Amino acid sequence: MEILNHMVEECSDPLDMVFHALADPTRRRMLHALAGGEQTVGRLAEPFAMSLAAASKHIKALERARLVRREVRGRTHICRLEPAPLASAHEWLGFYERFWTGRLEILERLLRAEQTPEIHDGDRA
Amino acid sequence: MEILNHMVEECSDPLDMVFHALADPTRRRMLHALAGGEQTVGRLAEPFAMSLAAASKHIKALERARLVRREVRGRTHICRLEPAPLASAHEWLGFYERFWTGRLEILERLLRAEQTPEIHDGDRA
DNA sequence: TCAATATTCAACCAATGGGTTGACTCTTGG
DNA sequence: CCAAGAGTCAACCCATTGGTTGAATATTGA
Repeated sequence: MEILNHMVEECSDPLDMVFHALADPTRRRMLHALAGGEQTVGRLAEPFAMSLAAASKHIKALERARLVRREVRGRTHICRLEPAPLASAHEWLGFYERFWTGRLEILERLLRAEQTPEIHDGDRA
Repeated sequence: MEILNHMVEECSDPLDMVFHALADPTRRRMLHALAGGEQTVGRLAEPFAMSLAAASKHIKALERARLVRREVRGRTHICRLEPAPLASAHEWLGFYERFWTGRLEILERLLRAEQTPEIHDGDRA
């Protein structure tokens, strides 16, 4: 039953895997390549100055993050972009959007003005 | 002079550091806490079942990714959210937005034009 | 002045990551 | 049938990570 525990605990937060996958420039370039359409493992690995085995590990990391799906056809493996986890990550970051769109400062100013008890004249909010 | 090389090369892509920082649930929760306003190191560390030193390391990781700025005031260190790198990450992910919004025609046009001028012969770099 | 507070630092540890190489499996085409 | 092709697997290496503990550094308040 330890095996089950292990399997369950291993799956913690999908965002962990997604952000971890995105933290490597090789893997980001692979995703970008896949944005142009499906690619075999070999062609995905081509642009990189590393062994095929190393590239294969990167692809597996992308699969673990569910960013890539693989279809085995004969002796070639075809990889496709799986966008859902990217959407999750994008959505997670979207929470912080107000911090860089400048709306925050406006909000802060409003809150500060509202908070100050010395101003007791014309501000109703 | 090797030191300089090291320092320069170490700074590779800011997105590496940002996504790596975001790949840890502790650090994501810290950011979320900071979204509610500035926090001292101690208060940031409080919710976590780990030593203060460990939490301090996490905060340092956030600083290295420029996601957090620290102001030392007396003996307390005050941390603030620094949203710019989150915006970069959000923008990077935005490139893939069309994959999950179902608008694939624009995608094809972009990729044919921008990304792959050389698919299978001219690319040796 | 002195003890408590806030935090970092250094050393250490186990686990993970990213890379290598060489052997292995499976498919395919001649 | 058999060699070349596409990929994985396993073992290994070394650097990094995430955590620990104990000591060190400032700062503060009494």
